[in-house]
Amino acid sequence: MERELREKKVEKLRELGINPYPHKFETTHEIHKIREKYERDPEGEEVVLRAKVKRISNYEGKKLLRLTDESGLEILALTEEQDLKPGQEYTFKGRLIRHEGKLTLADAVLTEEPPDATIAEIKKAYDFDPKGERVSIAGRLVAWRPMGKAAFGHLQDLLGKIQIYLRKDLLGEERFKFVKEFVDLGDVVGVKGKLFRTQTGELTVEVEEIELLSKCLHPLPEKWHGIRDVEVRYRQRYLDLIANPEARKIFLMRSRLLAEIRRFMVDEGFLEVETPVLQPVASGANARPFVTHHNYLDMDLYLRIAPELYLKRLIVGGYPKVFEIGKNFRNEGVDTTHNPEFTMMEFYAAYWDYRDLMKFTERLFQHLVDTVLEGKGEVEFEGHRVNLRPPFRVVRYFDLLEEKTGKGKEFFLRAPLEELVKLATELGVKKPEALTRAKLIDKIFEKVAEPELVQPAFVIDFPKILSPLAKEHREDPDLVERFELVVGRMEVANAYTELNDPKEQYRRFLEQLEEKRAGDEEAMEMDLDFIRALEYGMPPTGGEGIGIDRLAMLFAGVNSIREVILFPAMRPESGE
RNA sequence: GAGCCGGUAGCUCAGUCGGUAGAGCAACGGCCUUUUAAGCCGUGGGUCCCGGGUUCGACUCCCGGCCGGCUCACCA
Repeated sequence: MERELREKKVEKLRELGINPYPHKFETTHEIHKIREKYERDPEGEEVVLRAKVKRISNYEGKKLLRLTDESGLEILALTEEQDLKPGQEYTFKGRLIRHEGKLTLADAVLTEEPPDATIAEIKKAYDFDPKGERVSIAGRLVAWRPMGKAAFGHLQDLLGKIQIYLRKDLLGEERFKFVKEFVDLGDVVGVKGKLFRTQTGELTVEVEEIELLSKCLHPLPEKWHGIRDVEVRYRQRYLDLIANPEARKIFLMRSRLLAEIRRFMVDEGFLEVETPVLQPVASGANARPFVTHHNYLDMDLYLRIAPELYLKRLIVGGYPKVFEIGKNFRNEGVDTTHNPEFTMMEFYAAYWDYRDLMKFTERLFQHLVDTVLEGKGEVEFEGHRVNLRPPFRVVRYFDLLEEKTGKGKEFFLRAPLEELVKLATELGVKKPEALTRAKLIDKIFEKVAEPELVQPAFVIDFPKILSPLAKEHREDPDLVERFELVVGRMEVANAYTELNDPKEQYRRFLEQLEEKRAGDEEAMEMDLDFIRALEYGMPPTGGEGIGIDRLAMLFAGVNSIREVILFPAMRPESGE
């Protein structure tokens, strides 16, 4: 087995007095920094180019071509043209971009137009001569092409990949042999040498010194297909990150998303705070909690289902604008849009109402589009082009319900329960007779309205019975001043003008207890200390929660929450 | 929790009608000093997810289980 062979190499290195896991390697550059220094982004410049096709391979449903000129210089091309043959010359028209660091003619099509560029000219304009600069870099060896007395490979770090070139005469007999004998694909290595460009024009380190930094005892996943098995990708995310550039990209984007949200909030004068994850009362949302136990205090605690009630205590305490980004835990099903622990941002602003929150949310989205998506406001989500650029559609909850069912607010709030059950049954809601009125309305809404909400939409003015923490609507006592932002059929944000009347809040909690008795396991719990806090006076306040995982799904254009959570919840592996 | 689909070499995948398993990459040996899905010659590698059953014989058919994916239910 490969593993034993590699373990033997480690032992042998130790016998030779070489540490296979050294403590330190001094680097001068991250790999992408070198590329940035000697490569310019062609930004999609259109060119017409005549060149010979050297090789054709398949890439994500398209053809990836290596194009070459007489001198051997190369660039890549991505095309959907079918009848190309290696060795033939063609004239292509396309947009110049960088694809994994290499100059690439994207969307290349065959054309009759006269060429307006040569590979040499393009290279000269965008790929610069590094003039033998000395660098010291480290990374994982992800490709290895030994050729007798020389060898090529690629070193990869988080953001970049660079070719290395080893020559026996330059490296010396002994060290060349060492590499051949002890360095394997997958190892982490450090190299020192001079930068140059090969005949094809690829930026390359001509290696003068090479050091093994960490041995990889397992063979790497296959270089062309990466790792496809989703189970392995989630359980061994490190392999996914090593082998699949797409996965690296998604989590870099998520990290950027979080950073930009924080930046925006702080720039808007919000204070980042942390409230308890372990809570004696699980409230602030409709969900079943995880229970844990504190040994010293000898008491059960809940993992929070929401930070809401604590954040509002801070508004009472005099912090006018607070936000918290953190994990919530809900003891419920696992599927493509639900993970038992998930990341939320909640924020509260004194003297705001839900209208202010809507405007603010639009500005936040605009900021995220400008930064994370670099101005590209459209994303592909579940086969739809979703435009994340504000302003967003605004639609009233009961207007949407009426449009879809023909029944108005009066029906839903005051018709005999049997009639709602009947409607719910017609719409295919399961076990409607077991549901309370509030749950029935909620289900019917989800059934008829949410499937329509692909483009971003604020659904506003929810029924009061669905919103125990929201303030009564100033124009209609049946409603509350609340909105949900729905995008791609997912609830992405939920916000309201906060209820700050302690007596009213107490009554609403009692109603929740009533709901709980009626069989709704997710109804909220009474939090008496929160009531006491409100009794000291909470200013009029707007509060909002944004689901970060779902936002990341949208921005990444993936339809599974597990694609945007590094280590999603999984059952343990059997047999381990 | 229910239904459907899947689990074969380190990875990506074939495997016909039930006759004890193949390819590419990776690995190993050899050749090769500008290659890049390098190339050429050769070699090794399997708990066919696990446990039963049917059968002369099971990767294949049947039953049970484990893990995963999708759909539904629940939820954000």
